[in-house]
Amino acid sequence: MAISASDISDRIVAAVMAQKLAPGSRLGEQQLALLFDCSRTIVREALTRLAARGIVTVSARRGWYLIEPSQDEAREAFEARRVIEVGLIRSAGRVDKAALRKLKTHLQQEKAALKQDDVGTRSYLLGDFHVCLAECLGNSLLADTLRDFTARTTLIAMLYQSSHDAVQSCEDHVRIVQALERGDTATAETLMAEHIGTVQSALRVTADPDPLAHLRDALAPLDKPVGTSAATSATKARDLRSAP
Amino acid sequence: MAISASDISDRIVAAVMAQKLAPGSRLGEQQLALLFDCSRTIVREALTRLAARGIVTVSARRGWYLIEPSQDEAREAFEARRVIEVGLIRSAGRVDKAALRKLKTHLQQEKAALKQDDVGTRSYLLGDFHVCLAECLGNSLLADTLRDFTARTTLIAMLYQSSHDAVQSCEDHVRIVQALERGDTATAETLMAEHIGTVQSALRVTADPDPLAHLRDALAPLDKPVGTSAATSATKARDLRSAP
DNA sequence: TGCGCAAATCTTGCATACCAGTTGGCACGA
DNA sequence: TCGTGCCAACTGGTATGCAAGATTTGCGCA
Repeated sequence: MAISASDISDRIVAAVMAQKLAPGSRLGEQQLALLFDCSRTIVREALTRLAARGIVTVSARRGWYLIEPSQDEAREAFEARRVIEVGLIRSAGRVDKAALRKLKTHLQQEKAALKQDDVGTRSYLLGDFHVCLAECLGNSLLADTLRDFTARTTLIAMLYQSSHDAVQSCEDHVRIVQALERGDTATAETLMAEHIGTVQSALRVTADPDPLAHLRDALAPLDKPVGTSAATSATKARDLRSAP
Repeated sequence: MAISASDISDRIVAAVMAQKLAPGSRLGEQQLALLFDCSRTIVREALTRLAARGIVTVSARRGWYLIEPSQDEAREAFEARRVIEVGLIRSAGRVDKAALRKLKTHLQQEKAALKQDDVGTRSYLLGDFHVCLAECLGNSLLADTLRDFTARTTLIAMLYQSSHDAVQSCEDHVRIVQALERGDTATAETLMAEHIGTVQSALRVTADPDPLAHLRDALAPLDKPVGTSAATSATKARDLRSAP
């Protein structure tokens, strides 16, 4: 079976939600075409669709990149999610049995991923919960929108080095489902608003817009350098110093 | 200056919002390429993006068409708009001067279009008000989302022969802006919810899911048939009868 | 040793050629 | 006259080729 454009875009979105692709990652047409064994045409279609969904941007004749939201865009994304998810809960009536079962299954998966310390799956599931919830509340249009926004906030969390705790998120989700189960939508609303607020406030807001911050941080000398490193310790600190 | 894909998609969305393109309209690649004097590649990119935004669909090797939302999709679209717009107003603080001025300018334009009986511009502006409002409330991400959803509900209104009154919509808008101006977000919320509810309930909901309903209605014999019609009056009623 | 320029190399932008499926007309046969 | 099957035209699907812009790298010069 040949690969289709939606396969590729789905895989990219999933990778983003699993934090397997960092913001700013380059997504070369030729590279992806090689990887998925198809022509650039198909890859281009996938990337074009992702661009329309606000997941990637294209810089003319330079390449396709995952978005790197500004602080303002980050604020908008979290506000958008809060508006949609809280509003969706508010406008939802009682959640039916089948939906509750689906949500509970999802929570079980989250817990399993947490136990196994499977970072990729864990991140994906924590984000997908919100999409799943929107579906269960009977609005697939908003569910799709929420998928894009969740991918976006996932990238934001990576970009701003979120210090947010996966275990707590999962617990939040459990409480939200519990509230929904007993028909207490008012509490569910509040919990959801707080949950998103928690995730948002876990962002490390850098005061100075230093474009090298990420690189410097990633390449900083380790606390306990291993002796077998290729670089001598003398060269480590100097090369990474910020320009005066 | 050469035409770009975004130009084409923008034009199509604008045409939809102006009710100049009906749901189900065919958008042939070759046709558009000829019209905009560019290659199919560009047109395809535009249509692909619109497909990602849920405005058009493509039927393999048959053609691209504007969506024809089902009743369920219609419900979801209106719910989505209600959730987003009401939630946005709720989460907004005081609206600043510049935004209020922009909104008032928009209202003036609406009134002008109403007076001139400019149906296209009128429809466009009535929809664009909501996009404009989201922008003024400081969330361009939701504004973009809302543009797509508004285009969608516009198509729905056409498809389900909305009997909704443009004058009333404009008055609703005025009242919403007034409430925002005096900082009365609670009232603004309520007004917005009612406004969207009004538009939604103006849809002519056909009880039976008859796929021919639209055609039959559109092709029904006129109340005052003109004598120059090609068909004799004897053939008119029979051919359009529903199958037993 | 540092700087600037230029060529080489990548990368996307766009058009086009060709392929395959769908449709609707037309001719032929019952 | 009606039904059926074939054919041709049309439509999007995909790959590819070429052009042009951006970046990088290496070299020469001060």
